[in-house]
Amino acid sequence: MRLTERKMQRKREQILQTAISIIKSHGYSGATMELISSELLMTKGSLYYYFKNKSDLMYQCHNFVLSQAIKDHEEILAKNLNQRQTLYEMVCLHIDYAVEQKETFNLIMEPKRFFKQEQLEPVLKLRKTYETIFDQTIEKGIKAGDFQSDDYKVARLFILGAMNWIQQWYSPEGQLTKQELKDLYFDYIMKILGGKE
Amino acid sequence: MRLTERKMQRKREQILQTAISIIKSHGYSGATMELISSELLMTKGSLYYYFKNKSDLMYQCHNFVLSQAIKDHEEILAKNLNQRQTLYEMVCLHIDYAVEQKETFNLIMEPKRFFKQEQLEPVLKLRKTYETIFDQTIEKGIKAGDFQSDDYKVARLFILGAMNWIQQWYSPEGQLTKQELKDLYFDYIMKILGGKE
DNA sequence: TTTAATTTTTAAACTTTGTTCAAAAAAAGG
DNA sequence: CCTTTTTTTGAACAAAGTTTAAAAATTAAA
Repeated sequence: MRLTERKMQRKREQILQTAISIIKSHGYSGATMELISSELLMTKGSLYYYFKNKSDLMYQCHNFVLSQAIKDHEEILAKNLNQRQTLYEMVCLHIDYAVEQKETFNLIMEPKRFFKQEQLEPVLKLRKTYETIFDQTIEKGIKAGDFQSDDYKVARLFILGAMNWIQQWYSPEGQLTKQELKDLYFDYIMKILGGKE
Repeated sequence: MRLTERKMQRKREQILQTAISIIKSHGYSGATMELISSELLMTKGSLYYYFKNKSDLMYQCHNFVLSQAIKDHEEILAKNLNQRQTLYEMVCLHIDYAVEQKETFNLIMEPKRFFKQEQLEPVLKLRKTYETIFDQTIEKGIKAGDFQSDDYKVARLFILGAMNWIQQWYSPEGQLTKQELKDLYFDYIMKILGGKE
């Protein structure tokens, strides 16, 4: 009886992984239920046994990636570096996600209209968690004298926005390597947060 | 013979305006051909007489708003203010567009997949024009000693990204007035561009 | 003004994609 | 081996974009 539940769970994750990879390769609108299911050697109708609808499946993908990102950030925090170093690693990690998982990491285009209420709430909550990790690091840094800022929450919005936008223009084939990008962006962030050089 | 062409043009603009307003009120995916046409007291089939397809119509909306924004920026340039003042007005204008015209101003979610090649190219060109206006102002400011920056094009990407992201979170009902938002953001921008206080 | 040509609109059919559902197939339990 | 439960299927349906042949409206010509 408990086994069934676990099996269900595993199947869900398997579908999720496939969906994520298809969103990655075919983009959001190219990821049809048909395509996802055929990749898993099933018919599209079957997907509805595991997920309520497409919006639910997409939400779970977003949720999965965002949760993973939060875990990764927590690993950084666990290293107990100074706040400047911590923030640097967080910035690098965020940029990695924004570039590598861009379709699922930031599901932006009118999320309020796209997600149904029951999905929107947990998404916003998860985002809040994510943002809070940044806020706390910045706040600690201010207390430790590493950074200085009034209105640091607006500064955080500014900074995250700048980083999220990267996915709109960055191409690995371009002039800028990812490492250069990270370092330049971190420099700007330090200027905003008044960090000493 | 020339009159017909002009009439066509007027009709196209009329449809465009209606489409823009419906995208504004119903969001991108809520703006169905049916809804747009019924607002104009015609059937959806008729829209295809004026626009090749929905993607074309959406592209024209984006184009229209973006072109208007460019004109507005050019008016600012024509005032011949110093570069710091110019940039301040440009930032204010950009934020206004990002907040008021958010659906059509930044049509972001996978534009490369959404627009067909023949539309993508002019969009990218128009965006380039828009970005160039910022670049030129920054460049002039550097020469005039108002700003300082190596890699100012990356700085511009950072700055525009931060501003574009505003549409994802800003609400007029929130704590921050639009004016406070503009001033805070301009402060951050000045820090990035090493502008003197 | 009547007729012919052209432009514009329509309504219906068709396509694609998401969704539902009853029935079949497969798996699990006794 | 039979019964029950779980899973999958395939067909039907719904919504939205798109096409098209024909009708309606407009314009031009005689």
